[in-house]
Amino acid sequence: MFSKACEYGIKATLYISEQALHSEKKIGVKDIAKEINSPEAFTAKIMQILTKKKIVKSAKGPSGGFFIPKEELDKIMLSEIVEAIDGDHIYKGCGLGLDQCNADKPCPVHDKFKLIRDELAEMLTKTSLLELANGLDSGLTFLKR
Amino acid sequence: MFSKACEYGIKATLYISEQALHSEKKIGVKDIAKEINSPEAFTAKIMQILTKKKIVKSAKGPSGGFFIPKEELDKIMLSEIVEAIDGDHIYKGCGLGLDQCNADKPCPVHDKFKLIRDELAEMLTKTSLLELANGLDSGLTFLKR
DNA sequence: GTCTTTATATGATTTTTATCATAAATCCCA
DNA sequence: TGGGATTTATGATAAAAATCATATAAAGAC
Repeated sequence: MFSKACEYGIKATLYISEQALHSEKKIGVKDIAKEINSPEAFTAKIMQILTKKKIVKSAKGPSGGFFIPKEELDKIMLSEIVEAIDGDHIYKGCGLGLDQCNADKPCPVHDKFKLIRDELAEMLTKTSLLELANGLDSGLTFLKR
Repeated sequence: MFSKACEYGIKATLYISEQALHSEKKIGVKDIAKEINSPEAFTAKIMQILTKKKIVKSAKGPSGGFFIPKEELDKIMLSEIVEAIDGDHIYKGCGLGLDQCNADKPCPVHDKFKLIRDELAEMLTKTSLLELANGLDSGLTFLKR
């Protein structure tokens, strides 16, 4: 469904979000990689994308790291992360990979896929980091294993 | 969503299905590749998977090729093709790529994804080749461009 | 039976994605 | 003001997916 990079990106962001609930401390990429079971250097690269897209903030130097202000958690939606890393292909792309596929000249599965993609899009645009971070924090959901 | 191989596989099968509506003639891989805009050799490889999985039948020699008996078109579901080529990962895999992710120990997006994956699964298991071939045949849907 | 046509099988190449490694820049603190 | 810590930036490597190429086998036509 998503690329590996996107999966890691979501997990990393969620881990940062959960931490933001409790403290202002910034989180290093080493911590993140450990907590979400991801290769460290690759994770660093993904974090760069996310900071460039202004989804997470970063600070250099000692006690630096990545963070998201607590007040923003309910305003950042899952869709932003997905689009930042994987683009809008999932929403807009044709299920059979046709370049042009729309209601006018649809592929055989266009209508059926549209229903599902729209639903996916809605889910992603309506799910906030806060909501998911709360689930993690309450021990109901998990980021590894 | 699907791999390239799977996209080609679906398109190829649909093209064969549409032809089956009209004639008993077998269809060569060259024809298929032309009609669905796919690389010929790669298409051949995919067709082998589909024949091995008994989704399409094949015949060697002159006027040989691939075909599906007309009577079977309404019994073959899209899901069979997807599973043959991409496996059941789309249905069963975790949205965040966790090895173990289930109701007991769910990832943060488990529930939300389950709804969508289940819907996708239902759509695929209920859509027959016949239905899609009819759409193609009536000129309502297209396999290229 | 030989020749042509077509699928089958297999392996090589290319491209993309994922991962790793290193150098540069920035910041904090002493 | 300099040095260590840490992000940032960039490029190299590895792995996987997609594509290409070639050789083999089977079937029908003559």
